[in-house]
Amino acid sequence: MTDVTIRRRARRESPLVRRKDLLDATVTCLARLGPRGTTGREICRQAGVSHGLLRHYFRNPDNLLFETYEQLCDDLLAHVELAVAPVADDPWAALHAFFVAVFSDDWASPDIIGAWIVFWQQVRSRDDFAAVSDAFNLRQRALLERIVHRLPQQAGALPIADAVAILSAVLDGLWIEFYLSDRRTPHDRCIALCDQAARRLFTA
Amino acid sequence: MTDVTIRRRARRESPLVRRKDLLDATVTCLARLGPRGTTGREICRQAGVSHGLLRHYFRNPDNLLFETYEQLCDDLLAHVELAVAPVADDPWAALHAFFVAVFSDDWASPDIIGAWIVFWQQVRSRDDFAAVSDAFNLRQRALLERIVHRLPQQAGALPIADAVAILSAVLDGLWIEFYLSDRRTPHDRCIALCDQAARRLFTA
DNA sequence: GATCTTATTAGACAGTTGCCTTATAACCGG
DNA sequence: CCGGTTATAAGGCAACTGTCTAATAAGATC
Repeated sequence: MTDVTIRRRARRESPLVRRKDLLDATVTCLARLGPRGTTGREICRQAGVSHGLLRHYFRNPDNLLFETYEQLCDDLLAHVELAVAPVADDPWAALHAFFVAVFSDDWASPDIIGAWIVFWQQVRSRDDFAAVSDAFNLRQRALLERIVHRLPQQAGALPIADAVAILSAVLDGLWIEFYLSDRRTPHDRCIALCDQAARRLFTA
Repeated sequence: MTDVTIRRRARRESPLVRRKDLLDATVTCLARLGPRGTTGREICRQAGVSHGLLRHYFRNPDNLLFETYEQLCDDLLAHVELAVAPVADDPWAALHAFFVAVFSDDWASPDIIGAWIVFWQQVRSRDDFAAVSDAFNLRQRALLERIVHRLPQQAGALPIADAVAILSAVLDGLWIEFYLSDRRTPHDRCIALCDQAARRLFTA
């Protein structure tokens, strides 16, 4: 048991790479250890660097948390927008692509959703987090409405704003449902449920 | 600045009362300070008792957190079941009563939802929390299915299990939506959206 | 290869936490 | 009114945190 772990100095990396390392480690840490366990020192441990380095790239652990949230929102939206773009002409296909993107293995992973839930918590008590959340919601809904707008308008259908609000809720709810029990509600079932919900909501 | 705060000894209370004090303080604490700020000592501070008292009623802070979750689940379900019972004969009215109960001021409050979100986080990494969550989900869905089962069966309607799954997601999603911005999506709008979603999901 | 920049480490510090143990005083039964 | 039960308080302790400072060495520039 000579677990001496000679604390070798980490390779000198470019600032951009190290920053990303720390941001990624934060997500992992949040998901695996929860907000209580996600301390600045623990994040650095996870990233394989000394605890002094955090301060070299971020003002403090809280700021690192915030930037992680910003980046996560940005990346997720970019991912979804990219997935929808090729089929933008066909609204039903676009909706499906949207669902597939949101529930892809890369994004609807326990790690990311776990972090996501922690961030929801922050939105209430912190104005800066709330601003990021609002921007994310706006952009996501704009994308959805842009798609839905191309659907054939049918008499007796729900007002678009309402239908989109409900669909957004379904997406969030299924994220949680998947998170709480990925065996009970795996990705493909989430996608199928979204498709069904969309059919119901946008058809008279 | 003579903020001496003479540490007066708290009134001697019955164990049941004190336990409830601590459980309530935990919810408040979780919502207001988040999981990071919810320490055993802080909960006691909030409850107006010394930090030694926690150990007198609970094994440790973690155990207090767990029992708070159990109680919250139990109380919420009891509240909803009670609200639904009087109109159990009329499934549409029962669904509406369900929604109203879930989005009542008492239960869909920022405090409670805030705590709720924290507990979601725990479900992943902790088996005991997961068990409580499963039991809650089972009981909630059973209640919903019992109601929906009385609806007139229409050809072309969704399979009941699917429709209920979607409706559950809507409920969770709207809880979050309300939590994130109670001005953007107040209680009455949540209820209205639920009603609309139900109509769409359970009618051919 | 020498020198300078700066990414990286490590240590010290005060504050806070959870846990435990001992001391106190409030209420109950006699 | 007194003695015993126990709800309550408070202190000490090790471990951890975030913040800061000083020291080190890896890599770039010339």
